[in-house]
Amino acid sequence: MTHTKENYLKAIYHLDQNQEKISLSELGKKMEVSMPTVNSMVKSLQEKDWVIYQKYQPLQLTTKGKQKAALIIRKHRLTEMFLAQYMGFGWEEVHEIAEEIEHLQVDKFFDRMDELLGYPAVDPHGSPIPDKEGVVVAKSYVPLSEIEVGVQVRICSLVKSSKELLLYLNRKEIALGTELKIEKKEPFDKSILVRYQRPDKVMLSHEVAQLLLVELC
Amino acid sequence: MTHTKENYLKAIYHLDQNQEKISLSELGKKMEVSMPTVNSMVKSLQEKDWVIYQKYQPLQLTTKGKQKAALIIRKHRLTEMFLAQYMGFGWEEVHEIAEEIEHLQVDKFFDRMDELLGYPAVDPHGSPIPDKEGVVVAKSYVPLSEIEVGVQVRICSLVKSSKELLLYLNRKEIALGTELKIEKKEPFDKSILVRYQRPDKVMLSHEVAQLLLVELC
DNA sequence: CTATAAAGTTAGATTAGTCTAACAAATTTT
DNA sequence: AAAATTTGTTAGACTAATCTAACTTTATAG
Repeated sequence: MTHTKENYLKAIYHLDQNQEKISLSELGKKMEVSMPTVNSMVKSLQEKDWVIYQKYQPLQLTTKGKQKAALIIRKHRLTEMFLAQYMGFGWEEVHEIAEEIEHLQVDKFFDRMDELLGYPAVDPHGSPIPDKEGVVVAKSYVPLSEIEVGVQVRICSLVKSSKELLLYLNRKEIALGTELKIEKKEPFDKSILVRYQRPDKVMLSHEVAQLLLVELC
Repeated sequence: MTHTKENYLKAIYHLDQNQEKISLSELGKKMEVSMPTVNSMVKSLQEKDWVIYQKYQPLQLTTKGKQKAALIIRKHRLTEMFLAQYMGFGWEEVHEIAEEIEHLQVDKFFDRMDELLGYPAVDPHGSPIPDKEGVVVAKSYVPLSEIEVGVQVRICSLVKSSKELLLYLNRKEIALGTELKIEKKEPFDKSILVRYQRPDKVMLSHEVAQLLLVELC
């Protein structure tokens, strides 16, 4: 198993989460390689029994492939948590560093992180950390955009966390665990007005509200 | 710069510390590759201006190559220190893990380690950590085997630290910083009797005593 | 329902790192 | 100094991951 193949597997896994049908061109875009490269890589992943692929048909992950991918994601998210909790990195910095560290083969290192962190269930963006068997236990949260006026909720996760979003939330002093109350919803642009541990009410766009996953509290 | 080339450079650097003349066959042995592989790799290192090599002549590191190597060793030793100080790994475990981590490209990570550790000068085996410019400031210690009877010394470093040696020292409760007094030297086998923070006197073989680097105290 | 566009495939080349087999040069042994 | 050994070199091949160019299949848009 090479770093490269690990990255393909991870990419396929993430595409798999969002849609069912995975095309080679999408994978190529995600991996930033040409079509012939994807094509030959997919063949070689198939030989390892991580994907199922037939000419001109959509790509599928095998159970084995899903597990393999989940174990890489486990390393990634444990690392992110460690970087945030033990090394003082911000949640907007950890992804990039974890992208490199996730490929280390030395299990001891990740096991120790896990232990030091007290076996965390989620990473600094609220995404679930798969267990050592590659099983993911994900809670189902609701986008903030779907909550009614007057309801009190807690931010638990993010749909996807770009650096830009994370820096924006930093500026607004919104973090995982922040509890907020919907004060008003603007029908025209679907923006919402919320109140939390700050003197003033804050306006959040529909775009942002769709990305914040919350639970009632 | 690939991981592979980094490892060659490191190997050459270490050979360079012990002898002046570096042969391709030695390098091959150290890297566990065949002669033709070494041969072609050396040519490609030469193109990058990290070594000087002429057919049938001994291999030499350039200044640039030495610096490059020292920066990798910096990452290695900083990592070892971090693993020991922050993650609770034993000094016999850190080398193996650091061998993988030293190749990460993300400087932030090493800079943060350095900061958290308070800019350490040595790793958990007493080896000096090169600075960010690749400059090594090494103190010159003396092997314990050369110390006279009655003298009090402090263990500061190891000539080379195999896992076996480190586990042996663990059993004898000898660590960096341990202060000991030479009670007796046996002329026949050059073994020495020492006393330190333990009730009984301890016998150390000449072999071990040669590997322990000390300073007077 | 054909024509164009998009997606996928094949063929062939390249680079990095490795190997074995065969040979050549240098060194050591007798 | 000749023979034997070690060390180094060359040639040629292989795998992984990538590419471009040319072609084919499938999907889409009139």
